[in-house]
Amino acid sequence: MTVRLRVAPSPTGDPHVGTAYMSLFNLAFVRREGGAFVLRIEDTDRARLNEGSEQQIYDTLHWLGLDWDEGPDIGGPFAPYRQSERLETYRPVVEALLESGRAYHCWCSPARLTEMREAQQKAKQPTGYDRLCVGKTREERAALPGFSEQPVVRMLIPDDAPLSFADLIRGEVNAPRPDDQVLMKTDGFPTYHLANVVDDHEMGITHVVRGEEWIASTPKHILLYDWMGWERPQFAHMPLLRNTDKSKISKRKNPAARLTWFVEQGFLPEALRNFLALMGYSLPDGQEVFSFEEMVASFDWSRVNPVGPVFDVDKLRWLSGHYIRELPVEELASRLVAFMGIDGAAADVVTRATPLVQERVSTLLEAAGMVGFLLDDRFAMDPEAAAKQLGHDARPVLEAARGALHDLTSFDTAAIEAALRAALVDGLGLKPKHAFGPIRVAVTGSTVSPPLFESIELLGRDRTLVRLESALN
RNA sequence: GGUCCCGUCGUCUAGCGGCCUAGGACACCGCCCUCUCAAGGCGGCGGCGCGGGUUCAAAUCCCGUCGGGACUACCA
Repeated sequence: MTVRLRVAPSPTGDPHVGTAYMSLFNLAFVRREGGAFVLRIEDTDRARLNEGSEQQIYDTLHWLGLDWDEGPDIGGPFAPYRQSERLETYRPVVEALLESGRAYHCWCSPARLTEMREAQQKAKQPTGYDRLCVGKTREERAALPGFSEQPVVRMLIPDDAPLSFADLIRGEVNAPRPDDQVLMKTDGFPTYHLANVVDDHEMGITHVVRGEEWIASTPKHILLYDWMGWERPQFAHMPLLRNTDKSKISKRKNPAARLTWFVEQGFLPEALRNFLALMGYSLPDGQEVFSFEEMVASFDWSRVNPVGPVFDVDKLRWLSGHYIRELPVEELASRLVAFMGIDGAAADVVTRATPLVQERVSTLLEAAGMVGFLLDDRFAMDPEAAAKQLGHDARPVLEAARGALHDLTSFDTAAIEAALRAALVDGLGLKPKHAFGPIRVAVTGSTVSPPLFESIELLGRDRTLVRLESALN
């Protein structure tokens, strides 16, 4: 039987890093087994729906190279892949469940439910629906307080509901006894639990790979499969990515929870993909830098660590730097130019400067910052650097440099270095460190820059002299 | 509060009864290289939460305890 897996994000805002994490592991297994990977949009929460979010999901996942075989944007044999377009699929299931007495209507108002829950919490009782509506007709229920016109449909959880299941990562897992879960909301939309199970079945999903946060609701899902006489999929509950304080990674506490953040920061997608794979997973030979193909080649659920890993941006940064250094320089240059959104002469000079920054940066954002001085509209004098290096002591140094560069016949790196060394180190008797510090700040605006002589060559004589001049004033 | 999941250096991890005086990576510290910053090389710091068992032998198995996390919505 061919394997079919899916990832099912909700378009409720910036795409979440967890979506990419789940996609990666889904895909690793699919590619190893030779099946299909489905992207399904779970847009049943109409209140939290976010315009543009769906497109961002496509963009960021593609950016990461995590591509799907079927989805709302490309179609497939089980279209539509957007739950809001599948409402007719869920209704008959609800009817059947109502018919067989597995589900019931509930007219309790949100206010009553809240009140009930608060009372339970206050009394330190487990929270859960008290089944006031069970076995009652609409008329009988209407006579009681806390009635609302439009009912929801709830599951009637039996006492002997199965609470344990086999998990590919964790082995035999126990889960809490479920509450009478709402399946159909008053707005006619299904809840996650219903839609998810129905769609997974309809779409022939064989393995449900999702976050650990779903363990508690798995018994509800199993019940639905069993009630409908559908074959259960296999489950794999991945560990949750964590903030530094060990809580579930969140956009509020952690910028890295937003997938677009990595794009903005100029991380290389291959680095993020590798890093995400390292979260809870390791190759048998202990190798830490590896491609997706290498991950696929040896992929095994038993190698997934159930412990929730803390998302350590420092290590990602290192990996990103590593991948930057491994890139062919022309490739890095074109990515950098695209990242900076430049073309023409600016793109040319940045391309020529790329070899100078390749081993000095770990993200495209850093690279952009380091070559920015070559573009007049991005050049900026760092006030702290100026205060440190361009004081009165610097005047003779700057003047000597200006003189040395002014009449150079060939303005290339070797000649520039020779002239500057002759004028400053030999001429003024300065140590190289002290000689070149002020020049660097004057020319690049910063105490940190690509190698100085190469930088000056790229900047060109005229602009170099202008900057030395303005540093003197 | 209840239920469930989890517990090896600061972080990511290897380890699945003897190969462990616990290995690697990131971070950090020191040295070398050096026009700054990096990169690179070398070295260092640092961990099996705790307590009982089982066993000739436990990071590895069992129990307890403590700790962390998730869930406990007409959100997903």
